Amino acid sequence: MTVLSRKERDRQLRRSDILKAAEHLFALKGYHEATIRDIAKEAQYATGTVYLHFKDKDALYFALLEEKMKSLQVTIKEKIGQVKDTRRKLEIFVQEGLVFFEKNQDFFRIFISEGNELLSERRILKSPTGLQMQEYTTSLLKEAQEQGVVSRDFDAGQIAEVFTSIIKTIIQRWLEEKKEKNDNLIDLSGVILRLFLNGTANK
Amino acid sequence: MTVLSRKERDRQLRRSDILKAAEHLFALKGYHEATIRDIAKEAQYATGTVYLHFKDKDALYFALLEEKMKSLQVTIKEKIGQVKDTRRKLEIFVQEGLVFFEKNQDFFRIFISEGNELLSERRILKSPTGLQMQEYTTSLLKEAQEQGVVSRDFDAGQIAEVFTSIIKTIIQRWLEEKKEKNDNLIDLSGVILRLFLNGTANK
DNA sequence: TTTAATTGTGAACAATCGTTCATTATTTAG
DNA sequence: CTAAATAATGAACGATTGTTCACAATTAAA
Repeated sequence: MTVLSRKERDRQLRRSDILKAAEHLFALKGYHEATIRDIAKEAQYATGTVYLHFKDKDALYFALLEEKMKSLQVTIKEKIGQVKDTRRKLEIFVQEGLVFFEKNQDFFRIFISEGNELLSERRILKSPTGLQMQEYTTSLLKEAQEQGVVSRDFDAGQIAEVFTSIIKTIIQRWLEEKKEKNDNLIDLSGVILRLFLNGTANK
Repeated sequence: MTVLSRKERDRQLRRSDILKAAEHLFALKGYHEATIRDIAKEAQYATGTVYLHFKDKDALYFALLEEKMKSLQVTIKEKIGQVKDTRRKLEIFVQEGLVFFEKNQDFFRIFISEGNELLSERRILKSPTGLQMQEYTTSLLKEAQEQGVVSRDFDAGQIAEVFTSIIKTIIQRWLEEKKEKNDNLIDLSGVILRLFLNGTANK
């Protein structure tokens, strides 16, 4: 039993080596220009070893996407669950997003290129967790509308997408200018909340 | 003279045939999955003919990007130039953007996938016109800050990116839900301006 | 009409990629 | 320690791509 468990543990270790290398290379070069050979080499395995853990390149990409998204989702839902105030919930949403992406900058690059670029036939199957997050954000904003924090004039789904796109934009800009300034990303949560809450407030 | 001019005119016609096919296929499949063979076939030429007009695939892609961006830029600058009121300028900025992308939906898909996806080494040379547009938007917002329309608390460049990202997000959502609803895109300019101007107003 | 120049064509080339699989190395069981 | 099972390897395969170029067709010049 303890033997089998070590085997399985080793296996997960190799799997996560490969995922880590994939994250780095997909972020650096994009899906198409990152090759399985690259990824295997960076993870210090032979090409074929990748296929012992993932069915094909797509499966590797989606596994990466799903696992990271899941971890973001779990964190956010957990922290928000401990709180009642709607405005505070939105605050936590932003802050936890910033903290997560400051720690996962490679993944952020993959994350923002999702939804765009590859609307090609292949990528019709969107990330399930990504869709869940979108629904969750929408539900948060519906709640905010009921509480009078956000105006009912807006479509909740529409506002949800604007909300996340503001967050993404601010992060992206921070990443590009990080060299010059050395602010913490978390310090930008105030700007984001002000922009969004004033923008969506009742007139 | 008249002969040479007809020759040149024919040549431009073929060039724009190819650009049109490229626009369609890059939008549909993305840069990597759209092949020169595809593009040539859709434009009803042989593969090699594409190379009589464009040095390589990259040059074709950038020519497309530059020509469309240029036309958007010219339209916007011209319309805004006829006006003094700052708030009205921002209104025109949004409205002309919506009109342009409603007419150029294929190009919009290419446009939004720029900046993201392909940060790979290859695409370090961003579209010059794209950068000009970014600078122009920033200058508009600096003016808005001087006029007291937008709070001076914000960094103009940061706000400029948020502004365009809100516009992009609203357009993207409209494209996805166009089947069900049949609003005109232009009708959404009010929502965008309200979100942005309230969001960035003085406290 | 005949010849020269230009333009269009698509088969062929070279490079690269995802994926497989025969072989080798390693681990487990007896 | 030996044999069976499992895992890792990387060369090889087939498919696809961007690009070229020898040839054909078309147009211009004489």
